[in-house]
Amino acid sequence: MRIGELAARTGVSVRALRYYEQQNLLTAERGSSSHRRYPPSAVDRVQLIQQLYQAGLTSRTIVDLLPCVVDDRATPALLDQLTAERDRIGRHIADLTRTRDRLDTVIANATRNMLTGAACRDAGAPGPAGS
Amino acid sequence: MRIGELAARTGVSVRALRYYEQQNLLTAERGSSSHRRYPPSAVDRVQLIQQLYQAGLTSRTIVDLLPCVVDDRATPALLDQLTAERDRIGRHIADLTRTRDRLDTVIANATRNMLTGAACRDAGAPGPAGS
DNA sequence: CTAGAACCTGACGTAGACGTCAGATTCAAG
DNA sequence: CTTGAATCTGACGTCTACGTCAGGTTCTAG
Repeated sequence: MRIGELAARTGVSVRALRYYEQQNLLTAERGSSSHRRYPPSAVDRVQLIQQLYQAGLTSRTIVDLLPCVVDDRATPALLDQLTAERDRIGRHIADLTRTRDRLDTVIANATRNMLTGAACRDAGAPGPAGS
Repeated sequence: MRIGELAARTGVSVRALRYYEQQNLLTAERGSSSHRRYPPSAVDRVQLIQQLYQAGLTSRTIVDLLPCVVDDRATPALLDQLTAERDRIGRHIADLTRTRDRLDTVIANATRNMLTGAACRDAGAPGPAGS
């Protein structure tokens, strides 16, 4: 498929796909013209790249680890790097969970405060109305 | 306390604290000089700000929501915004969990592949040693 | 053949949370 | 009073994953 179709199928922009190629995350064939051609498997690969980006990995790190994730093979050094990233993601999940729980509490309390106490007051102006 | 001490206590840089003030996230008294003075409660506040930054909130959003989180009070609009952020964080947690689980699988498989199959091979050349 | 869509390669712009340097002022200690 | 540490206010630099524009080539439909 061509780059426009890959972009449509994956939901990422054409610009992003070219960027991935520049970062050596994605390769394309050039069949006698300057236009890129991708195999169907490119869809999965792009989605995997996106997933790793969202997990906070940088291009450089993804370049290193992507072959491992695809092949389930790694050198000891790469295995360390994989483990480090997994642990980092684990800590991030823990942090986010604490934050979400805190927001949950705030939402619950604020809702109750609105219902019981100064209900309609707040809706008018965002400025603090005294006491 | 002064800005250097607050930085030391919270682990964030002096520059970051000034930036927070510029973004209206943090206020300081100026006792007859140009130097900032913070109350002890500033430590908690800075840590809360950091927590929200790490959760992916932007300065603008934190400015809106910080009073709610501190006061447990919100207008309906702010309550919507709080809920939206909580949900976004929830989705992020779900995504990260999937990614972490995938990395766990990769780590397990790659470790087994190393131990059972071409163990010391990988360090030298990635070529598979035939079945 | 021709128009328009899709694609190409640079190359500069963007946003966010600071880092860092310059030059001046202020504080704490001796 | 003097000196060094801490702080002050700009203001430009950084890093990353793209967005966007310019100017040109290629593909596809009619």
